[in-house]
Amino acid sequence: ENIFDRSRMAPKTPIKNEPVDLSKQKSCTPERNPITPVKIIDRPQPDPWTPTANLKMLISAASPDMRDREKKKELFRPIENSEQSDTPDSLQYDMVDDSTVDEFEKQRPSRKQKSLGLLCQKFLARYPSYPLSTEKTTISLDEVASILGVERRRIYDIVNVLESLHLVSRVAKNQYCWHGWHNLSQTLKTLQEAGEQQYGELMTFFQHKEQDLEYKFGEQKKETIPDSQDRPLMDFSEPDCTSASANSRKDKSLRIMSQKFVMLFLVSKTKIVTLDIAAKILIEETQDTVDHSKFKTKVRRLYDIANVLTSLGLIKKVHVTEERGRKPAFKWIGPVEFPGKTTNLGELRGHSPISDLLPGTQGACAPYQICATGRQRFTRHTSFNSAQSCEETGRKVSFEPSSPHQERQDEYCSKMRNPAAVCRQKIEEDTRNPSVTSPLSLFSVPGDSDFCVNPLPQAVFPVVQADVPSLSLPNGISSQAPHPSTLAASKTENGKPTLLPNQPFLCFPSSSLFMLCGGLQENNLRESLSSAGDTGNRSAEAQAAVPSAVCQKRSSHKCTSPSAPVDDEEPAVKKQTMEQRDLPLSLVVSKKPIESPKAESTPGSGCSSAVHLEAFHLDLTSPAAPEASNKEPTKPLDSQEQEKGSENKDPDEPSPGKAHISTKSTNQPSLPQYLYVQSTAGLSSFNFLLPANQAPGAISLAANQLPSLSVPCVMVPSAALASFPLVCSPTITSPLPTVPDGSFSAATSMSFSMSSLASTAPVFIGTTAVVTPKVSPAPSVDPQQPAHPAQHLSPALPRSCGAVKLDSHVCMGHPVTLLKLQQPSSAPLTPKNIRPVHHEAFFKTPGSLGDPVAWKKNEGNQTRNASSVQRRLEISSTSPD
DNA sequence: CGATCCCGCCACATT
DNA sequence: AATGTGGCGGGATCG
Repeated sequence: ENIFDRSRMAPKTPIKNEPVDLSKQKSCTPERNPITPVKIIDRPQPDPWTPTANLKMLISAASPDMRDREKKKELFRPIENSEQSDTPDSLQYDMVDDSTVDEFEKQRPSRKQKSLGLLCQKFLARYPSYPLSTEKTTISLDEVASILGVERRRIYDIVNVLESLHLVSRVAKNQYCWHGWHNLSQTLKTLQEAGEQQYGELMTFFQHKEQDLEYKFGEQKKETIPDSQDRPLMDFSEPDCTSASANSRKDKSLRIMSQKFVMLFLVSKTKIVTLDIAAKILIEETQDTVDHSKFKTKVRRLYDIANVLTSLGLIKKVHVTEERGRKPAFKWIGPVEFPGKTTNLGELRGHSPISDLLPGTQGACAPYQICATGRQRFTRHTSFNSAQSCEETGRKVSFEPSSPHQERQDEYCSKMRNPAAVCRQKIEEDTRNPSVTSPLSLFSVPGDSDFCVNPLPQAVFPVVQADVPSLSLPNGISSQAPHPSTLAASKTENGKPTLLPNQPFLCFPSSSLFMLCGGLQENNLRESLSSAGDTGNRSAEAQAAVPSAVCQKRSSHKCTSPSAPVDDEEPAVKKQTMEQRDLPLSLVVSKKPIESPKAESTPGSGCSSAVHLEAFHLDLTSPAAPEASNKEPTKPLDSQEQEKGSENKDPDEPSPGKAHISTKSTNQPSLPQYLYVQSTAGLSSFNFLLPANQAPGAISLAANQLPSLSVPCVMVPSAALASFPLVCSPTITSPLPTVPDGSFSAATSMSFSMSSLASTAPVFIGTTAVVTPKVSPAPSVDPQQPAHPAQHLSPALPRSCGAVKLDSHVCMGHPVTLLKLQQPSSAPLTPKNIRPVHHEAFFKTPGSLGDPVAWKKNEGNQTRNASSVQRRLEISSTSPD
């Protein structure tokens, strides 16, 4: 009744405002749109509905009572018709058809009909996409609410999101001004820039961070992050204003969340963002708060935002399949590139919320650019050539200190991570090789940083670049696949691997590179490579079958949810138990890439499948490599895999092949080859280069399942954030000996989890190292970073780098290399034990754990009375311990 | 049964 | 104090 009343009333009230508006708009809208053509943006944006639609609206407005029916039938119907053509399918208009049949049924407006998305469409329909500059269209909330027959509250939801994109702006109480799409591209551009600054790398960072948080959650970490807690990262969002204006709680409103959400898309390579990840990232620093309910709420909000964005035709719903199953995600279908206008950040800053987003240091732009530039430098890879590497290093170093960003970064680091860790890192960095470790890494764009030390002089580079998973590689051939996916496209720009004439290897923009230099027995490398390539990270990793990883994943599976990060945590405990099972992981990993493509229209995207916070686990096991080599035939994990269920992948494998193996000399058998695998994982991807010649150990999978993979060296540059560069310089030749085949896993498997933030610090893992710490520092490997590795790592990193995740992973079964780093052998267990518990309590899905639910229930009873805040507090208090 | 997300209470902000 | 805003999460609905 209320509503009705309002609606009736509304028309009256509004009058004072401007009766004109309505009429004007209505009449104009339809016409204009068509005219509008001017479109700046080519994207298929949804045009206004048919003119009829407007009429309908009028009608409905006129007779509120009828409204509902009208809406359903008439209103929508026309829309449907007209729309299909114009608008992206993604929109959800479908429903109504049936209505024709059952008119009376209108009674029951089905939830969908009331959906925010639909409402938003209706809302948008009322205004011209590209209003003439001359006329201002004002929007009266009351009016609109009544016309659309909804409560005002809902209008706020819509308007807030629109406002975040500057499609409208608030002029006064109850009054908004409609701007239309004119500035959208600019806004997006601004957001993108801001996003890169904030999230570009941080994205991953955050993700990791969160995971860490969870870990920390329990204890220590918190300490480290004191300030953040108090004043979380307000800066992120409102750097400028922080102090002054900042505080209004509202700031964190839907508006900002919306912007951040959009930023994530713009920053994401894949253009796909899963809800849970977004939620985690957006939750911001409130780390401690991380409880489940908060997460849930965040997700709910994101749905609201997503609905509006969907109506705007900027995103569409998709699903990414992961280990756990499929997760809801959204894909950006709006404009990706923004026309040249260089946006002046300053402008936006001033007034719009966006401004808030921008980093405080405006001068920043410069740095930012630098960074960007940096990306392109592929040179690093040249690292093979020591000389170059040096240069680069120098560069990095040089600007590192000065740039504000850096500072920022540091801050983040400190906040997020343990300061101590940071320090260590630095130290370590200095010690070894600045280039690698330098904080810059963060800066460095995700894609780029890679260092490869090439042990092999000869290095030829048969490198293949894996563009995107989407590609299907034939055999090991390095066919470049054209990539379809947008990603690919985008990627290509930056990321394309460029070959330097002189240089033996290629540089990949991708965030991280893994180089495996092992001697491959076979020439087949390519094949293997190829296989590896596509499976690349996943398969290899997966297959590598690091139990640990598996474990986690599993845990995660259980958890229904949202708390992806949780996995890490929980796993610890469970892991142990689970370890044995291990297998699943590999599968899991693979899945993403695989499935996602299916699910989604764009294959490419699939691989990346959104950003997955979860740690990326790289597991390199000797077996894995081999497997890769075998590629088609063997793909399935040999022994382990089977168990798990090698099942699925097969189909995908071929197509997905991310990596291409380029063998210059294809034929040549013995040539060293590198595999480059791009990680699909959204943010930080791992790239692998496998050089074939070195070690004898090579990979002979087929023969044994355990082929010991001699991984001479693995280097993982942490490109961007979190990734911590790992360098494994095992003794080349005699790497794994320690482990007998039986436990192949033990032997060489390495599992890395990128996740940890701290990881920035490069980690060196020497397979052999285990045995001998010093080992073979540099045998062939890097001049720069020679041998230190192991030692440094173990001590320092523990927490920061690998500590969290690695440990867990490492723990698994693979005593081997990894262990060395963090903990000697299987020790892994210990660390984990601690946290998991806590986490579980909070993060796990209610379902999994009884407790949480229980709490809620209780709370629920009290509920309303107690403010949400209170509730939380309660919970937190209880749970924490 | 999990994914969505409508609905509207209620706290905080603004007038 | 009234009214505007909008955080928030219960719980209904959808798939």
